[in-house]
Amino acid sequence: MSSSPASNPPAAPVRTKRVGRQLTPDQIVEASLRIAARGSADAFTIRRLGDELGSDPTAIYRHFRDKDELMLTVADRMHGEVLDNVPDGLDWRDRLRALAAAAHAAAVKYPIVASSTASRTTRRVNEFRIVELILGALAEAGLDGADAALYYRVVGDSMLAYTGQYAAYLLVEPGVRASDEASWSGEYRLADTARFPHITRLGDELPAITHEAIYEARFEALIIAIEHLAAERRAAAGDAGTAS
Amino acid sequence: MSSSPASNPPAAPVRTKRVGRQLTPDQIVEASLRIAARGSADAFTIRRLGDELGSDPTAIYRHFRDKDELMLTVADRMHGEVLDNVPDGLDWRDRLRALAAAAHAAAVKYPIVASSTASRTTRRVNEFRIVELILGALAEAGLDGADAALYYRVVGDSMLAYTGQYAAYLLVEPGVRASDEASWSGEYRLADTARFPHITRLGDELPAITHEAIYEARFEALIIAIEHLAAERRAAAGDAGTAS
DNA sequence: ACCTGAACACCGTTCAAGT
DNA sequence: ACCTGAACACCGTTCAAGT
Repeated sequence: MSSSPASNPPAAPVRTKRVGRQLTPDQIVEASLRIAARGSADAFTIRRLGDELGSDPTAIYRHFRDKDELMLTVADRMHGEVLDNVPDGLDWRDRLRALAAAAHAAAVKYPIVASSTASRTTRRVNEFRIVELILGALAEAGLDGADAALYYRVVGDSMLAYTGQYAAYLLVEPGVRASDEASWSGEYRLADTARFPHITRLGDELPAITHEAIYEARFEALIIAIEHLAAERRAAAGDAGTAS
Repeated sequence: MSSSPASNPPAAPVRTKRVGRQLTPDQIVEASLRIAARGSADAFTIRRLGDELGSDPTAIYRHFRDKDELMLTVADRMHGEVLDNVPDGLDWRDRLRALAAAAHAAAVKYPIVASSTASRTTRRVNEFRIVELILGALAEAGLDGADAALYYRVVGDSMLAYTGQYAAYLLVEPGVRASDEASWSGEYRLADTARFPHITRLGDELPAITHEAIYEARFEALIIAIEHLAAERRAAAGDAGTAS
């Protein structure tokens, strides 16, 4: 952005020589997201981040304590994108499904971020918003108190685990991933029939399962479990009502 | 093992000078498991493995293509320990529960192994045995064909994701882990009441949830989903039987 | 107040040289 | 046939020096 020298806020010392070299935390986070979006093509390193910013790599340490703190801040921005993609006005089931779909999309877009924060708590604002969203869905489903707290952790941790696992898979070397991918139609198809009768019997079905189907079934299992517990609690409350 | 020079298999050139310095793949795997069992206290590096073996670190490359291949072999040994801890004679539910408990224990014992293979396929014998075990349980539950194949992946991948997530958590620096751990009784307790009413309402319940309870509830959700699908299939088969 | 760049203490892996 | 050790191409991070 070039502007005429005297048209800026009064008394602000303008040093055009430095324009573009002054870093802000936002610039660092945005450069991080750009690198992260390159996936396995580009390793996420402090040196690469320096390149991306056109500055010395160690300048980043003037704005973030270490790489871990940077990554948690980057993760919070990713969580913001996730929330932007969850529409309003859905019932609790579709709200959780939309959240799961958005989290999955974000993990595919920024695999290094999803992978390296899957076991962590960011304790930042968008994580609070996601917790609140899940707790709201669980309340609507009919869970409260310790049930709601436990199932928040079940849903939240599972979403992190599933997306983190897939993100890490997207980051393994293409050659290695290809041979992992081929195992169901390769090694497993050649399994000894006598020793592994079930594997043999499902030789056609196992290679046909897609990641999308697995992710959906895993998440639907959580929804079924929530419905199951809510029904149990309703039944218990109904009995109590009848008994009193 | 020292022995008198001439008492060994005939014509085998015995070089006592080299005893203890000749590496075998098994020795390398066992040294790897010892290092892995030290958890976050000791980083799992090729150099440390060399120390543990009393040899030059690069000698390992005479027996394993790279660190990845070594880690997959080590993971297979871990899977063997998991299987050793699954008793015979259980029904499908308790067999899956025992597998989940054994996998969890192994992840706690060897966190770096569970963490670094959570997105991978070892394609080795003990993985085959675990797949066979899960498929057997699903068959007993009443799932077959594409259902069994899908739910194998749901159960297997989920077990890897859950144990890998927790293992990675055990490996984060103790100071960082402590502050993550304290978040529910710290930052989350201070959340703005107006903006985060659900979080505020569950301020007492959220910090009380234990990792064990979460792991159990996640796994029970899978069992419920299996029962649910099996019941659906039985109902459909019953209807078809009635209709024909 | 912020950026730079040399430097430190690490990594996994390769390769020529030993035995 | 296997092991050694120097070396390469990396890491995250610190710190004295610049502006």
